[in-house]
Parts: sequence; structure tokens; C-alpha cells
Amino acid sequence: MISLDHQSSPAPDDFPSELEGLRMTKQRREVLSVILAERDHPTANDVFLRAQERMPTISLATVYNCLEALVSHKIVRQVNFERESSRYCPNLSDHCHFMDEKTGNIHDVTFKKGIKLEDLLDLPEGTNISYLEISLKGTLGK
Amino acid sequence: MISLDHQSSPAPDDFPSELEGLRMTKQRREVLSVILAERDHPTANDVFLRAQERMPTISLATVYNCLEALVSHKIVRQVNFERESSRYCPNLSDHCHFMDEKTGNIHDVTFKKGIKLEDLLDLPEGTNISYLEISLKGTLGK
DNA sequence: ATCTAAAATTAGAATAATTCCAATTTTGGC
DNA sequence: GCCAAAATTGGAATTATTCTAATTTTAGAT
Repeated sequence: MISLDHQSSPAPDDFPSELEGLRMTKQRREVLSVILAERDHPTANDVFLRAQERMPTISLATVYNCLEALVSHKIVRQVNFERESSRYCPNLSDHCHFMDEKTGNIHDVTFKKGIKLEDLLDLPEGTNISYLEISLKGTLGK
Repeated sequence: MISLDHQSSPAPDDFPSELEGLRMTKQRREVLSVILAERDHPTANDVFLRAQERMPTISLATVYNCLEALVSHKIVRQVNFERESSRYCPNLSDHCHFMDEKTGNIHDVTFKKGIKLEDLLDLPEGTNISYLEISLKGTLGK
């Protein structure tokens, strides 16, 4: 299990002070640890409230800054449903998201093995996809 | 070609005063005609500006109201990319959206014939999908 | 270890899209 | 034409997010 103790200084070997070229400040480490701890797709504000428990001085602006840094360095994924506030997901494997309308809970949904986008969509030849988001809502079976 | 002259009263036979159970007021008719006229996925504000040209008294609040009415009656689709402002699309056939990052233009992308969601995703059995949105960004081939 | 420039954090203000509100107007059915 | 219900309106309110400018922290050079 990775240690994410933000109070240790310098960071332990198993959690480097730089990750994917991103300087791992204690706030970024705390934000990341919140997202890794409960993989329930929290909003920025959820992350803020949880981070505050262990780091009372962290600000919401910093949480937004940290999230943006983690997302742009592809350490965390940003997840959107319609125009609801963004949520954050530490699962970097290919997947999309399903929201259970009964509970509001979001579940990761994996793609069937071997399926390529071109098999699904009539994309003009040579199209280069840099961003793909698939979001589903519905109810789960009995 | 369907007449959408919002000034005619009552509405002509070919554009009923009620559509899908939705009362077609002149504002709703104007908003719909804007969306049908240029199928370029305008934002609410785009629709407002275009509607204003023919109906100077229309308000932005009304445009939002009309869009919400048209969307909830499935006359128009709401299209989202990340947290950008929503766009509106009169194409009701099964399709998703691709944004050309060079131009910002949005293109409708159809699904390959015969493809079902279950072929693509590992959904728990019995899952009932009420909402699906697939959004792509990228660049078009030469 | 100290200095220093660059980067990160912070609190609070600002912004942008959208929704709400309460008053007025319009509508369709009688 | 009258009336209740629904729609429209302008403006205020809300919400998520971004910006700003001041302070603090950092990593690296000395």
C-alpha cells in the first residue's frame, strides 16, 4: 500500500516528490490521496471537504489548482455528466461512467475487449481523437 | 419546407400549435426555427442572438425556458462537451458529437449499423440506460 | 546552510452559465 | 369575451469555476 502521509518531509521513496513531471507538493499529495482513498468520483468540493479534515488550511482554490495539475498530467481523470460539476477519478484504464439514477453513485464501466472506436462510429478517415468521454445514466437491474 | 413564420397566427397546418404535447408558442417556434435553420450546434446565447434578429423582444430567460421545453419533449437534443456551455442539436437520430479542435465546429457522428451498446460495454445485466452521451474531440484527417 | 528565482498556495473577488422569482402577458377552453 | 393556467419577461440570485495579487514554499545554485 502506498503511503501518502503528507506530513512526512521529504516524501518517502514509495511516493516520489515528482510524479509524471509534476512536483508533488503536500497539497497535491493530499488531494491525490483523497481521490485514491474513496474511489467514489468526488466533486472538487467533496475533495476539498475531505482534504480539510487532514489539512485544515487547504483552500478550495488550491484544490482546484491541484486537480487541474493532476488532470493535465494524466494522474487523475476528470469526469462529466451533463452540466453537473466535474468529478474526479483515479482509474486511468480505458473506461467510461455510468450514473445510477436511484443513488447518484457513479460506476466505472469497462469496454469489451478488442473493441475499437472505429468499429462503433462512422468517423471520417484520418480522424485523430484526442478526447473521448462516454457518460451513461440509468438504473441497474434487479 | 416547413414554414416556421412565427408571426402567422394561428400557426399553419404544417406547423401545429402543439408538438409532442408541447404548446408551440411563438417564442418556442422561433427558438426551434433558429435551431433548425443552421445546424451548427449553437449555445443558448447563440440561439438568443439569432432569435433576437427576428423577435427583438425575446429574452434570454425565455430562450432557456424554450430550450428546456424542447429538450424535455425530445424535439431537440442538448449536447455537452466537458463543462462548456450546452449546445443544441435538432438531429434526433442516434448519433454522437465530434468537435474539431482546429475550428471548434461540431459534427454529428453516426453509429455503425447494427452496433449495440452491449457489444461495446461491460454493463451489468439488466442495466437500463436512460441517457447516453458520447463526445469526442480531435482533428480531422487531410 | 543560505540565497534566490520560480512555482505553488491562499483568500477573496470576479466571471460565466444557468436558474429562480415575482409581475405581467398570452393562451386555450368554456 | 372571460378566466384559469401556462408562458414570458427583466432582473436578481445561484453555482461552479477561474482569476488576482499577495504570501509562502520549493528546488537548485552558491
